Amino acid sequence: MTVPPERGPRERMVFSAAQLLRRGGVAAAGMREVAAHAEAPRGSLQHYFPGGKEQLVNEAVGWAGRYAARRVARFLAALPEPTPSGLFAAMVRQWTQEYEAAGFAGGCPVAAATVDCSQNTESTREAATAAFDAWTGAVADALTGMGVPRERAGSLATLMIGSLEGAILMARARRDVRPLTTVSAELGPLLDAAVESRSQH
Amino acid sequence: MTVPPERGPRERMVFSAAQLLRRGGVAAAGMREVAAHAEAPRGSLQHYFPGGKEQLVNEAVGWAGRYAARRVARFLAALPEPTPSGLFAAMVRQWTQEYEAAGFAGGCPVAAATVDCSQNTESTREAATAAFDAWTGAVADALTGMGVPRERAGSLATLMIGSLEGAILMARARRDVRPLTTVSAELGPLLDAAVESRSQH
DNA sequence: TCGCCTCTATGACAGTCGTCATAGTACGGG
DNA sequence: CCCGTACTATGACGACTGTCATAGAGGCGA
Repeated sequence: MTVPPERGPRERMVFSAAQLLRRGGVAAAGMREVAAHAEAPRGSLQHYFPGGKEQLVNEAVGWAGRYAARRVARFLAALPEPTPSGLFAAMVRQWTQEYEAAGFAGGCPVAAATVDCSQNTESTREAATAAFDAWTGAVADALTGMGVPRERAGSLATLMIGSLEGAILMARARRDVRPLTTVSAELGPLLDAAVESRSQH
Repeated sequence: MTVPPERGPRERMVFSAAQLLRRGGVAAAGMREVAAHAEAPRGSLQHYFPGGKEQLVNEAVGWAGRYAARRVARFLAALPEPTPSGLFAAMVRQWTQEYEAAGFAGGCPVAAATVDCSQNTESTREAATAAFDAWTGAVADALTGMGVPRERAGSLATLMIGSLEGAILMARARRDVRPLTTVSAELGPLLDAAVESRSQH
């Protein structure tokens, strides 16, 4: 969410759109501003995104979903011993670290797109569902890999991402990471209790 | 959230602003549109809200916070026997019922204001924190009344509202109430386990 | 050299936004 | 009757927005 890749102008614009989405919603992600933030020529917008702002926002949302799913895999790989609470703590920690290091400027771009467009712009709503699905799918896969029964894993993934999104909102409003640490601490035991310990049978 | 009070035009405009905020964020809550939705004269806007749109949005957010807190008290009073899981289920059910009856048009106005303004407009950010505080305070009070230890009640209230907000986002994106019912079902046992049963000591 | 394709540059258009200035109505007390 | 106060009406202004039309670079193959 922080490192701009050294790719071409098109990817830079998608990335910048996501970043501006995070800050102030779709209204704050103006086309001219996206181009400026990406240090990309304004004239390229209509070339790379003939679908206009709608396409740009949708791609930004899709990118964010894939990014989140990728992060889950990385967190999983970095855990000394994989537990659900450990994974959730890592997901939460990413946000607390950003907020403590760089301030509470940004939220989740998928949430922003959902809030601003889910009623008026069908395609953006679909992009948001796809992003959420990719994210929850990655978390659910990680949970099943830890021994959580398959039907339960999906529910817990929804719970994890839901409470994370809500905590992000409250943390940003209060300029305080405590909502994030709170949900992590409260949810930890519940998550770990869902793994079927083979010693139990 | 659904019944417009028969009050004066000023209150109607605040109410309408909240309702439009719910649908498409602050950008969708234009001044002219608020007046039209409230069936209030456009000329009254600058009279009742000399602080401009910022004031209008802030009052809408404050109204939403007080409304949410009031609802918690009502849910509590309507429970046959008050349990944390029962309260949470009632809070969630309000949203599932709205979505099943009226479609997924609206989200939480406080979330919308947070997403769109928390960086640029300090006063709106403060209004959002106040709304969240009022809401979590009401929930925490209800929990302590059920026998949840005081320091735990605040944390659980944050968890409840956080996961509710996140589930609202996902439900709206997917046009499916399942995220809401899922978090309610998954969180129920955890919540009820937090009441200090006096038979346990 | 020519033609072609990818990409960029720039100005203009129509629309919407929040805000303001100004004038007008309604009404209640003096 | 008159004046002040509360509220409404309306048009205009400037600052945006997303989109488009048009034209210009730059490279690459033939």
